[in-house]
Amino acid sequence: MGTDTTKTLSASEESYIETIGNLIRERGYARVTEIASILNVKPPSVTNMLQKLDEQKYVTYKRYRGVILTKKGRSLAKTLERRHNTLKRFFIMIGVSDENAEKDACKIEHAIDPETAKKLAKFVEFVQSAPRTPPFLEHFTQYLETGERPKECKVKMQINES
Amino acid sequence: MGTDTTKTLSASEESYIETIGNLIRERGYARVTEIASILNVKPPSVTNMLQKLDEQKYVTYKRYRGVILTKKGRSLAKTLERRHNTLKRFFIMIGVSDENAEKDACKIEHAIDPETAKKLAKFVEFVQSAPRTPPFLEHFTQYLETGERPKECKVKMQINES
DNA sequence: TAACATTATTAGCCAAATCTAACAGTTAGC
DNA sequence: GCTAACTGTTAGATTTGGCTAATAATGTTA
Repeated sequence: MGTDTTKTLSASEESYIETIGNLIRERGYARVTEIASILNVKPPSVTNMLQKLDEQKYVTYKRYRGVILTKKGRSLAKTLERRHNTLKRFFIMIGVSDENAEKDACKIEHAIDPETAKKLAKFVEFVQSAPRTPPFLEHFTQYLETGERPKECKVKMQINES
Repeated sequence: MGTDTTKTLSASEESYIETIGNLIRERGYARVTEIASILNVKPPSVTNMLQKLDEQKYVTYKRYRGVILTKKGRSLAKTLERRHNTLKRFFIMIGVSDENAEKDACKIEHAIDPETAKKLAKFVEFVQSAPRTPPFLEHFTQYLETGERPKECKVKMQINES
């Protein structure tokens, strides 16, 4: 173990790493212009950031020759991708539109503590790995639509389901 | 209605407004030094921001004389406070420590879309206004502790499915 | 392979939000 | 009601992450 001078990355830095990871996974490579267009910035901003991330050993960057993630970068990208998916699935689960689920996941994934990410992942997994849609979720959906807590909540599921 | 030139506020600006709102609610007034200490910044940063927020009509600020929220500021502070509480309650609900629930709520409350905030509020309300702790939450808590989905989950579901 | 098109980089600028150091105003104790 | 201590403000520097305009490298195609 070398001296780990790892400072915490900014949300912006993390977004670049995540985007590069996604592009490489999907296409095999990551181009400056495409990173720029995904992140809604101009190409010079990308070049700038690539240089910074190279110094910090998250990517390997050669001018005009492209960029790849280092092991350190891949590891972070993976964490971020998982976190993103967890958040997005959760938001969709509670009735948020796909568009906003995606947008908010992008922003929040850089802000939450690992503990929170872990608990949320457990929660989503708990719900989604259930043999079927759990009753409470159906009740909640109904509650969203009608504003009424379903009667069966008190009575019992079996009546309705069987 | 005058021309509403309202631009979206930065997370930082929102944090100041929220903090001022909290201080005024709790103590009746908000002092520069205290705002600074809560937000972990130095007093000059606070003065700076107060001037900016005054220009934007979120606060009324007189040098050396203190700061209060305008109607516009109070309205925003209220929204933020509600959003904060919703997030915090949700995080605690899924087993996040009080400390992290608080910390993450602070960060996220400035990032989520109103739709997401609304759906999350509904979800928390749905769970917390239930006549008793809903079974799924107890099951989830148990799942967190033991890694095991409680038997009744499966049994009941199988019955229901057939 | 020369010339053009595309893509990437550099240089230099800007804005937001922070900081420190120096200064100004307010308040409390004598 | 003076003065010391506290609180708040100004000025100016710094950092981060954008931007545009100009330039350089690469790729394409006749």
